[in-house]
Amino acid sequence: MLHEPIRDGAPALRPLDPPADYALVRAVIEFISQEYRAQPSLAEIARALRVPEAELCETFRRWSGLTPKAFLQAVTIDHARRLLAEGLPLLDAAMEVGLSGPSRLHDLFVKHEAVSPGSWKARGQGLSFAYGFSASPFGRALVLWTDKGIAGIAFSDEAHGGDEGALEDMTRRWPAGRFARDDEGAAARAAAIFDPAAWRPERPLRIVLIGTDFEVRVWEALLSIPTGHATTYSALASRVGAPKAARAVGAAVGRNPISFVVPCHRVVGKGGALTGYHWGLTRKRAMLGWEAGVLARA
DNA sequence: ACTATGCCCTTAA
DNA sequence: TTAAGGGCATAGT
Repeated sequence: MLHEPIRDGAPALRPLDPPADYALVRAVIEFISQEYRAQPSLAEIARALRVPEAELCETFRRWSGLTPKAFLQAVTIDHARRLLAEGLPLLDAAMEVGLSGPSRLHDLFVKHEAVSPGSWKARGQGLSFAYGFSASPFGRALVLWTDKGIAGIAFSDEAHGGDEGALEDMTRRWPAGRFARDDEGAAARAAAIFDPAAWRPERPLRIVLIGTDFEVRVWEALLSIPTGHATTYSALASRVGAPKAARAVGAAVGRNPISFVVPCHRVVGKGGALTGYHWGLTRKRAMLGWEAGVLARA
């Protein structure tokens, strides 16, 4: 069974602490990825990471709404294979929500527009961006936007140059743009993006897609994959009318500037394996597991 | 000359 | 039987 009995009458949960919670989640995912041959039990994971087992469970539950076991099951290759074959969401529990209609209620609703080829060719000439940093369920995030909507999301990791690295990753895409910092604006936008309770069809998130024609077509196709579902690079290629261009699609997916909102984490290899992610495979796994939790709570 | 692919083929447990 | 790894066709930047 996928859902474990979840504690009844549990003591009050600590207040949400995304940075600390994600740090532990990330450590667990990394540990599992390395030690999966040994099939470590929950107790063994807790011991290896020197965290009390109860705290491990509580953190996962607070962060994703799932037990660690359910979370980890949701991101195995077997599970991915099955959802690919049947077009199912990542978690059995989500099935009763249905494959159409109601399940869309739990999507992050997005309205997008593409920037004119002129602005694109000018490498951002004439565009002014605001940006800022904020906590997110997947670590410290950089949000970047124009007056038309969100233009980029990046993640700040020690390993990749921290805040500077994240900002550089965005600015180098539009070297001729103007950039001004606004952390408050970023926090407000991050709240709308990363809190499922704030996802409302009547209040869609506005985003701008700045890229080549092919890239924009691929990114638009990504937007039609519902929360908790997944597709493959080759299926995506057929979808944009270039059935043999799986690899080029992979490259285009990899250049998506608005990670998470444009759900490039919902694309896996044909065999169900997580093949790559600009912001690290661990984060991709975390996003897929977290989304399984969003559906399970629906 | 780069890819966040996919397929087919070995080889080693 | 499976996992891992090399070779190669492929298409867009």
